[in-house]
Amino acid sequence: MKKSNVLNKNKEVSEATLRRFPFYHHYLKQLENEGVKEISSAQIAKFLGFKTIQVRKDIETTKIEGKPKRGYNLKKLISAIEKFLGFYTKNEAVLVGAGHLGYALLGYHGFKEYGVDIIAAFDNNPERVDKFINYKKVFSIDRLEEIVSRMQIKIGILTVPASVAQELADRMVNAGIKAIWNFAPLKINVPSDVVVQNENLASSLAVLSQKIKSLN
Amino acid sequence: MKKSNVLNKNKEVSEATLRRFPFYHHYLKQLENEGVKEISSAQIAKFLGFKTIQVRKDIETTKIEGKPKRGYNLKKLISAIEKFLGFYTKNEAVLVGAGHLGYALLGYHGFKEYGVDIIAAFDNNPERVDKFINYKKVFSIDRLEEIVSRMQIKIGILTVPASVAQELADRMVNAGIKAIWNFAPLKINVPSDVVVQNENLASSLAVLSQKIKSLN
DNA sequence: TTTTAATAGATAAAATTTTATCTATAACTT
DNA sequence: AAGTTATAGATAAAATTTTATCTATTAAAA
Repeated sequence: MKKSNVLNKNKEVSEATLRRFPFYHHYLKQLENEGVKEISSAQIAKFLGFKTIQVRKDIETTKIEGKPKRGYNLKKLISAIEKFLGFYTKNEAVLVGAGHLGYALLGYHGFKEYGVDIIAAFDNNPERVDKFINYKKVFSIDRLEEIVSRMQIKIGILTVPASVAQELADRMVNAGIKAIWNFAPLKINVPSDVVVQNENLASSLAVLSQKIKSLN
Repeated sequence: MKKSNVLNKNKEVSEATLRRFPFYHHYLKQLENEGVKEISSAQIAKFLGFKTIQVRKDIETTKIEGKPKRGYNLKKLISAIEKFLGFYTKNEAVLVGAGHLGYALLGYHGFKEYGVDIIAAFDNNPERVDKFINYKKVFSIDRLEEIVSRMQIKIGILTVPASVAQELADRMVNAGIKAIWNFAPLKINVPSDVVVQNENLASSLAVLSQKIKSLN
């Protein structure tokens, strides 16, 4: 399933590991501000509540080296993580569905440093069209194909109701989108050369809700 | 780590499985509207893009039984999932940090059916205080402890900047909160009897961003 | 200078999760 | 009524992820 293809000479990194990197990154940047120069896996683990071995394993994937008794060079570690997370690759994205959640995402600062820059939004609600949200223009959904293909946007963020998610995913794909961040609570079908990342708040809530049950 | 304690006689269900249930649920409800009476794991898998075995294994955890050649009774399956996800347990929650993301979550319909009902929000920004967002009042953060403890709220949704996340988590815990849904990009430290569910949009973006790299 | 402690890195084991295979059975077809 | 097929359920295997243990090395302490 997650087999690396022939082109990937780098060993595939697990999604779980990937998801921990932003936590490391955030903490390390904080330390950098405090003037710290070196950091050990033990300290990171202690602060973030992970196991030291796990932190060490994760760091191993970045291929940077540490020193016994000292740990890792902070700057090197940060830039290794940033490189890994694609901070330096610029990716422009469009957002489809400027409702509550879309609005929140448009206002979210911090995607840009992950290499993703939302340059425009689309919606079918005339009250939203032609307005600006956080300096980003909301276009009519009619212009999706035109703008996406003309600007050669490869990433689409899908924050529409489930009922129209597949339809809009199809339109995105036809316009040339190659990666979809899907917030609708269903799996969308796309060609195999398009990647989809599902983000399901309901799923998270399900997990929380389950955890709560065990408290009673 | 995820060992079941002595009280849990039910076999622990993995988080991955749990996260798939809302997808199943959404699809099954759709089928129910269409008048479908029975559904097989193969059909579910095909529609959602999972493997049939996985779907069957997941359904197995709900302990409901299917019939060879027919599949599962749709209504029974839906209610088993709903019971499992805690749809019938009422949990009241407060949201701390009524910024962009908090605003979006306050406007999100669909938490309620997962048993979680946001009854109030808190913020330190005077411009937001005493306003209503989606019929939910935003209180001054000063009143957090008073209201949470008086109303015996057990769930807190944390949508504040990272810099104040720990502080507010502490305040929540002191006021009696037992479960925190944390949207700040760092791990928060809480006593062992409090559960934390981290939701890190940056992490998701990291995953997407990594997937995109493999496209080039 | 020698000893000690902390820690990275390597290797191995354990746990978990996913996927495959096999078996029995219910319902459909002929 | 007999044969066939789809599918659940059970068992087993494979893959992945996490955790543990061991070894070597660096730097600090004595």
